[in-house]
Amino acid sequence: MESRELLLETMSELMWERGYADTSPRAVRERSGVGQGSMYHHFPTKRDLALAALERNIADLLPAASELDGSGDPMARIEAYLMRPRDVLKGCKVGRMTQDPQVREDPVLLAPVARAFAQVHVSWVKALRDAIAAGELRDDVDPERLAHTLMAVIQGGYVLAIAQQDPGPFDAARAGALDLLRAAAPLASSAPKNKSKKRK
Amino acid sequence: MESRELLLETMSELMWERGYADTSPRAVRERSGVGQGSMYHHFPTKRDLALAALERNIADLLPAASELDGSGDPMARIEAYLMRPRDVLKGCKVGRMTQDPQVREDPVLLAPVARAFAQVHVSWVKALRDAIAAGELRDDVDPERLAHTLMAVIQGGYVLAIAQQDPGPFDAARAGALDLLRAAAPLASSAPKNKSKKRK
DNA sequence: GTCTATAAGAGGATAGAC
DNA sequence: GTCTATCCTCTTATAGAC
Repeated sequence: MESRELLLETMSELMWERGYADTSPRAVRERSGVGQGSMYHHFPTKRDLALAALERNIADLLPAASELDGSGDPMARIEAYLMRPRDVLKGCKVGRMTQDPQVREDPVLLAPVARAFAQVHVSWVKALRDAIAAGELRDDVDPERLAHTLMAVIQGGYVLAIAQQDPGPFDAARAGALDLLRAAAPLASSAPKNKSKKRK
Repeated sequence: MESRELLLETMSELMWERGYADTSPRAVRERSGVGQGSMYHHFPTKRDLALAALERNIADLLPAASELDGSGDPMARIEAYLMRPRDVLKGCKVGRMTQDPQVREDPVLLAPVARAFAQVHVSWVKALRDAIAAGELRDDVDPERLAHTLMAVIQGGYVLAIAQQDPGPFDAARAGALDLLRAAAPLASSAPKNKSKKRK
């Protein structure tokens, strides 16, 4: 019970740091201190271990996104989620997987990633709809679309930051996104709250 | 002269498809048909070959970005660049490299990636400044920031699309970004062109 | 420039004893 | 459940002949 947990914990870290393809069973053994026999007892293949570790990494991340579902002021929720502190230069535990050829090509490994993003998308859409209902966002923007845009800003921000080895581009990207959201407030500059406009 | 070119061409393809770490010299040999001896004659190490192939992939991509520098209507240039057809499910030849642990950890391999993004950023900033000068974009948005935001939308769009194995999220993300840009036009709905407002 | 041979080490397990 | 031994393939070259 101890070894299993240690292996999972270690594999989750390594998948975040190095992805799947570039993480060897040996690396997991060495970092975790768990022996060969135990390892293959608990997880018959590297892929089994990776799948379990991936699920854990996703479970780590999803609670943050449910911040978007909250009940406070919608734009405040959106801003809080966007501006949440992140380990920028490490990148996204989940998004990273999409660039690993061995994950991309394995439907079983890719599926949890797809599900995770789909779930976060739902949360974004809810927050954006709430913002429109609260009169904080023009009612002619498409929440589904915009949700993808904002998720992309986060995922792409990591890419830019890692390229420069500097969190700056990530911070600029999300700040710019917020600027645009504010520019898309209904009354040109500052949004009047508590007005529930509901017309096309 | 023939082999060298074939190797470069093949390595460039493989780096796009599978990244650096997961592309073996053997794979390059087999796909290119070039023999072992020739390969190590032209490129002493895998890294040397990768560096050359990466420079080529970057050179492939930069011309497109210079579309942003053009001299036509700024918003039209921006829209054209954003909406340019892309091989969405393959991802970005350059951005992909940031997720490869062996590239990330190698300053020599990462440097060209950083330079490429920096260059694209310059083009974006120019286009956005032009749009502001042309009265197509509010003069209170920060072009540097917004440039990062829009680059992130592209890079992140790839991530979302690959996760779902569907270009849809990419297309939604960029369309949503355009919506926001339009919402950030100075006169609330449609931008009056050829007015060179220059005040804070 | 290109070919074939060789090789140390890592990757990803399997086997069987304790 | 854990340990040690063993195995076969792939990776990334190197060596030397043609």
